[in-house]
Amino acid sequence: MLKTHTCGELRAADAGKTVTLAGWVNRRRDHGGLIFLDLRDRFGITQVTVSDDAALEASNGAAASKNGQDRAQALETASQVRSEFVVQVNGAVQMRPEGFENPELETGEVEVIATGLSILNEARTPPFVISGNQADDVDEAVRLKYRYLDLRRPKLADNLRLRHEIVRFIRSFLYDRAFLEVETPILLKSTPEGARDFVVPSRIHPGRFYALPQSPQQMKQLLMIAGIERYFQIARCFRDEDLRADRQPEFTQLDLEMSFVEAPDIMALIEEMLIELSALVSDKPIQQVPFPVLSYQDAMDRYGIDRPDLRFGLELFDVTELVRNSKFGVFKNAAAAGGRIKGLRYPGGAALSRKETDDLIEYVRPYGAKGLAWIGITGKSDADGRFPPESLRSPIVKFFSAEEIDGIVCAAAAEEGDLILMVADDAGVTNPALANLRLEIGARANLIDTNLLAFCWVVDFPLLEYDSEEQRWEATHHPFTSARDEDWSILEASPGEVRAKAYDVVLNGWEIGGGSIRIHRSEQQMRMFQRLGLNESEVDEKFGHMLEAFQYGAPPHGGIAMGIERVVALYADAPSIREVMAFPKTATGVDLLMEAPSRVDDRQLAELHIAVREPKGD
RNA sequence: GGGGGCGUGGUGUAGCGGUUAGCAUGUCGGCCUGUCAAGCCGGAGGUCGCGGGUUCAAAUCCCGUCGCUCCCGCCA
Repeated sequence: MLKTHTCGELRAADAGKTVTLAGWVNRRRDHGGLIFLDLRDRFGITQVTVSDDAALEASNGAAASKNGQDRAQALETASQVRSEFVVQVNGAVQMRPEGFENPELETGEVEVIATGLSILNEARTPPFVISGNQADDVDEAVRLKYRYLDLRRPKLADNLRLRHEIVRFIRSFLYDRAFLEVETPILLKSTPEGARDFVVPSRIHPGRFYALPQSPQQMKQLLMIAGIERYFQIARCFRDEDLRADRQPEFTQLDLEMSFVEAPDIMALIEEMLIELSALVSDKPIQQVPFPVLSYQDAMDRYGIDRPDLRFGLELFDVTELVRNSKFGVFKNAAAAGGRIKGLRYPGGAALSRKETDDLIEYVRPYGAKGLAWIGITGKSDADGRFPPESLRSPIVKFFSAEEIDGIVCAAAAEEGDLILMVADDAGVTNPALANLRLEIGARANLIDTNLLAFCWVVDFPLLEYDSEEQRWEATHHPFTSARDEDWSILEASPGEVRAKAYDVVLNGWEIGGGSIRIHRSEQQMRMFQRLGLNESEVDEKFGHMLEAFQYGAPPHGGIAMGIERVVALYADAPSIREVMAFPKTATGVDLLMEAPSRVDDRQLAELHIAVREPKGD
């Protein structure tokens, strides 16, 4: 080894030892005859003191360097050293002089007095400063191009370390419970349902393609049929869809499947794992244990979204019935058209200026909401607890009767100083619009306790959703998800009413995992495919292997998949999953470091029997 | 596929119709024996993402384009 110790381990007890350290120069402080080098490696920072003055060592009683020339040489070298040079230091560990300790450093009680310093490699001036946190503000494109430098920064290195700890914990937790870790293929078959596949051409089979796994879903079910009973994998998954702060084209899942289980068994296992994990890697308390369980319907009604952030209240209210027959056309028409009129309370929002109030509509626009009705409560209630018209500021109160106003205020549980905000539209607009607005208000009014881990389960998802463009029913989760036992009977008659044996686990408003009990009987799976509008030959071509496998004694089974990056990002308080991936892609799916995707040469294409049709204008 | 934001020395930014394009940091040189974002002095470094247009005059206004980013759609 080129080092005897790391840069993070020397303490007062090591004083007097002769050591060799190696690492990167985090910073150099040149005082002329005395130069300090902060030497950094993965484990920490140690101050190296370089001087040609023998008194430095002698003064503390450590063995003086035998050769003063060594120290002079080291000083000369130190003056040439620059940030991020890779150096090796020989020297004596010494207590720092009284009053010169650095409490910011783990190694701050000691320093290494250099008797030898050699440059192992020089470094160009980096495009951004590695030490400190200045680089937090550097354009992410620069950071991604020089990712290997970005990862030297403690913040990013800490994220990788946290990820490692989390994955290590998950593995050991599952090993302890008799799970078998099995690797499944990366080269699979393209399946029609769901996300776009990344596709890989076959050289041996011209015109044929493999697909990269969107998840190992089918493989893990086949492993259950194979009798594995308890399987897991830290699995890389690929989806050729547009990116987001919480979505990358390739990502890692904890993929898990068990036989002879029901939904509560999987949920209990994962809940136990998350509770232990939280204690291990986070200082934040869990808001509620056991985790609250919300039905999908409940979540949509109260939060407008199936992954509610429960760190704060501000639940939505529904006044559809109350205003159905009001004189306010917008509400009346929306109700008549089968829509919902819902809203929420903005605590203290009555103090907002007219412009600020109007600006709130920008937060609901992207979801298709055409407007935002508002009532500010600026005055006091009367003796009966009602708010008379002069206590309200609103462009719409004139359309409502006193009873209707009272009903709205009551539904909103609004008080003096609050602002009531309402959206009237199709439920598919009202809910997401208000869910988004709720988050915005929660942030603005500082209602979100960022020191909480608010887990919850969302269950009873609809099994199917109607795709109006394709004019057919689609699986909400995936086509292998089982309906609840009592709902199988209405699969054909009322597909929209069928609830799935599915469960999502949500943390602070992020969906971190989802799973289900699967169909394990061939005839039920066939019914499901037919319900999805696949004819027999399609089913046979795409999923014949599954149907056949189910006929050889498939056990009841179910499982879950959890997004590792999302989990790590939440524990790391990172705004994007890119911050917890070693080499992420940009929002346009480009690897700025390797410059992928790239063209391949004609010979490669010829071998693959592929001709590229350039998009026009290229 | 659509919408919003951003793009000025290496980095972060100010300027937003006429400036020798300012500041900070980094960087380079000098001085300096106790610093830890070391200090002090001095220097170099940008033509304002790219292309076109408007104008006597463009970093600044307009159009297009590219890149990054957030969001909608999409994400079984």
